[in-house]
Amino acid sequence: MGVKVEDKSPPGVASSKTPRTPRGERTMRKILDAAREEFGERGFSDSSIVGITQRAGVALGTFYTYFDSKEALFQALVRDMSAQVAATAAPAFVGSTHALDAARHGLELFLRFAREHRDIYRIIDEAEFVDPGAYREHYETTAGRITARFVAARDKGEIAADLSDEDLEILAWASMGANVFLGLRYSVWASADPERVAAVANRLLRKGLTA
Amino acid sequence: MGVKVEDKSPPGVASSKTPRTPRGERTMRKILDAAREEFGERGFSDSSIVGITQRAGVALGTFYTYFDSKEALFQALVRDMSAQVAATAAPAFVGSTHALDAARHGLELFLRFAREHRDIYRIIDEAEFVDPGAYREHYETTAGRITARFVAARDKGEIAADLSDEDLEILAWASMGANVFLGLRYSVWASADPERVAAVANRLLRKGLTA
DNA sequence: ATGAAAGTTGAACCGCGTTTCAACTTGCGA
DNA sequence: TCGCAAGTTGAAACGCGGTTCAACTTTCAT
Repeated sequence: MGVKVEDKSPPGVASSKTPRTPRGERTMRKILDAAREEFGERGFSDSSIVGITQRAGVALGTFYTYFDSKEALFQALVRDMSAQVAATAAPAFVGSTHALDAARHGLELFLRFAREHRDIYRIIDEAEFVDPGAYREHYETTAGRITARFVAARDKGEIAADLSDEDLEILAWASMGANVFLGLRYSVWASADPERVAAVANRLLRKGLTA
Repeated sequence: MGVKVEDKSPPGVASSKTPRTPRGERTMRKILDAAREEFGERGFSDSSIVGITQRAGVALGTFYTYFDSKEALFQALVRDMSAQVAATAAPAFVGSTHALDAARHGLELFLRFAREHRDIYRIIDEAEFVDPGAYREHYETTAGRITARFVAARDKGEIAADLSDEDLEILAWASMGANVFLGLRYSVWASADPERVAAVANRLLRKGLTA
C-alpha cells in the first residue's frame, strides 16, 4: 500500500493542505487529537474517517481540507508521537550523570510514559504495517541516539574501552528492544513498579558494559 | 475487531471445518501456504481472500469450506509459526551446555531463521493487531520458557544466586526484547553475521547475570 | 456399481468506508 | 463595509472485498 503524501515540501513550508488561519489551525488540531483516540482504541483498519470527524465534531468533508488520505493522517500522527517519546526520556540524559544511571532513569521515565499512553505506544507499533518508513525512522533515530550516548560514555571511560562503535550499535539495539518489551509487559499489559523494573533491567547494562 | 472462531474444540478434535479426506487435507494445506505468502508480502489488510485462493489455485468459495473468516485463517497461521520459531531455537538448549552459551547459540539460530523467513517474522508482529490473543500467547510462552531456563541455571549455580524468580522474569523479557529487535535490525532490515551479533549481545547476559 | 458425503465452483449479494464536489458560511484585510 | 479567500458541509458516487449459496463434481464405503 504505502502512504500517499502530496506535500513533499520540508516541514514549515506552506502547502495546499496547511491551515492558513487560526480557525483552520484549531480544526486541524481537533482532527489530530480525535485521530489519536480513534487509532489508539480501534487500530488503523477499524478506524474510520467518519468516526474521527465525528469525534472531532467536524463534517466528513473537512477532513480532506487538511489530509490527503487516512494514511497521510496516520503518518503525521506517528511523527508527532515519535517526537513525544524522545522528549519523555530526554531529561534523564541532561547534566553530567553517569551514562548507566542515566539509562536506568531514562527507562524508568519511558515505563511511566508507556503506562499513561498505551494508545500512543500502540500507534507506533502499528506503523510497522501502515507506514513502514516512519516506523523504521523512529527506531533508527532512537537507536542512533543510544549508540551516540554509549560511544560518548566509552570515550569518557564510563564503559569498557574494548567495545568498538559497531559493538556499541549492536548493544544499543539490544537495549532498546529490551526497553520496548519491558514497556509492553510491565506498563501496557500490566502495571508493575517502573522503578523496580528499571533497576533490575539496568543490571544487564551496568555489568555488561563495564570492564 | 477480534477473531471469530466457530470451533472451540481442543486441537485434534474434528469440527465442521476439519478436512475429512486426503483431498481436503491437500486443499487446506495449499490455502495455508498461499496465505503465508500473501500475508507476508502484502500484510493483513491488503491481503484478500480472492488473492489467496488464486495463489492456491482454488475457487473463492472453497476457502469457506476450511475457514470461517479471514481472521480465523490468520489465527491458524500465527499458531503454526509460533511453534516453528520455538522449534528453531530449541536445539540450542538440549544437552548440558552452560545456560549462557546456550542462550548465545539460541540467538544465533533465531537470527539465521529470521533471515530466511522475514515473512514469518512479519506475520507474528502483525498479530498484535489482528489477533492480540495469539500475539500475547506467543510472547508469554516464549518469555516463560526463557524464565524457566534462567531459574534452572540459577539453581545449578550458573547465574547469580541473589536474583529472585521475579527478577529473572524481568530479565527474560529484556532478553527476549533484545533478541527480537536484533532480528529486526540485523536479519530483516539488513543481513549481518549472526554469529558476531549473537556474540556481542551475549556479553550483556554473561556479565549481567553472573555474580 | 451406486448413492451419499465431502469437496468445489464462481456469480451475485451486501455492507462499509473512502473520496468527491458543488453549495454554503465565516472571517480577515483593504 | 464589502468582497474574496479560507473553511465547512454532508449527500452521493464509488470501489472494494468478505461472505453466501445452490448447482455441480469427486471420492469412497458398502
